[in-house]
Amino acid sequence: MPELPEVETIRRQLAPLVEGRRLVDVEILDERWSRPLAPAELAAALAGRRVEELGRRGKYLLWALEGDVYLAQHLRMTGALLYEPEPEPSHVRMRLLLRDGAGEHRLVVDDPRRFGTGELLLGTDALDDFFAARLGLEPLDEAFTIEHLRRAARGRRAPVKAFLLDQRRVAGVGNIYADEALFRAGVHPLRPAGRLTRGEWERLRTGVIAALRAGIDAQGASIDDFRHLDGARGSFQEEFLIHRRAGEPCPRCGREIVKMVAAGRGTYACEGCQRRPRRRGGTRQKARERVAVG
DNA sequence: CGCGCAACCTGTCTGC
DNA sequence: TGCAGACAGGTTGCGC
Repeated sequence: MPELPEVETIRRQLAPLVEGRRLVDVEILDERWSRPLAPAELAAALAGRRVEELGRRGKYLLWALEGDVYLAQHLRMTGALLYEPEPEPSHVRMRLLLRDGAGEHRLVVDDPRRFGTGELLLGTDALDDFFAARLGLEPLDEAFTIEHLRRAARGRRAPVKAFLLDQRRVAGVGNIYADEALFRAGVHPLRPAGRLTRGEWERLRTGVIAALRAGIDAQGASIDDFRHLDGARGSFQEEFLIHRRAGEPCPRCGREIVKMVAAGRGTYACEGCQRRPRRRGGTRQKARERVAVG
């Protein structure tokens, strides 16, 4: 569920409510959430510490706690963070009690599908290693350049949509924003990543940034599960240009939007504005087809 | 190493 | 109405 704009929305809402406060109690109610640590182990490592900063890397929410201790939290598909929910939601996996001079406040992780996780990282070296192994460039950083994209995609035959979804290439883009960015760029999701021209990478870079910014401005997309801290919905789903709009006219050319599968995910495109790749290239592929026919 | 796909879970919706 | 099957914003691990 939550991609970069959704996690950033949560971070912006939550940071002023947790920074400077102390985690006086930590309850972890699902051993999947804390794995490989036992719930009690992770809870003990966090409890009693002051929250210094709430950050974000890709789709991770990063809690920086006093004593050089970090929690890298991921909401995966159906995780939601809720501040003092009334009543408590039905799938609570973690509960935090935060205290400052004025009083105590409750923060809860609700997650029906149980994919969400919280990883304990001790020290900045462990932190850097963790993200270096998982995440590529932040698309909203200045370092997110055409040159970086072209280099990372060189020789890749997988569809450009798979490239955008690979967190080690670009951090934070998920299924919604990949579709939106590709449409904005006029690039078909099934085009092999290594085949894009420099001009297409230029448009795709711009499209990724624009789609993510629009998502943040709308405070995220709530198709189904995503909720703000207070349970409110984001509104970006109302501004989707292409995602989940199969059968509707393309906002640019009017042709009917189609749904397909790319990178194993439901994918939406306008095949008038986004030119489908012709078959597949490569002599090896052709040879295999000849054998199959012959 | 690159790539595609199953698996991890639960809930919801669709079609028969 | 009931039920099987498909599908869902993500990531990881396996086999080729």
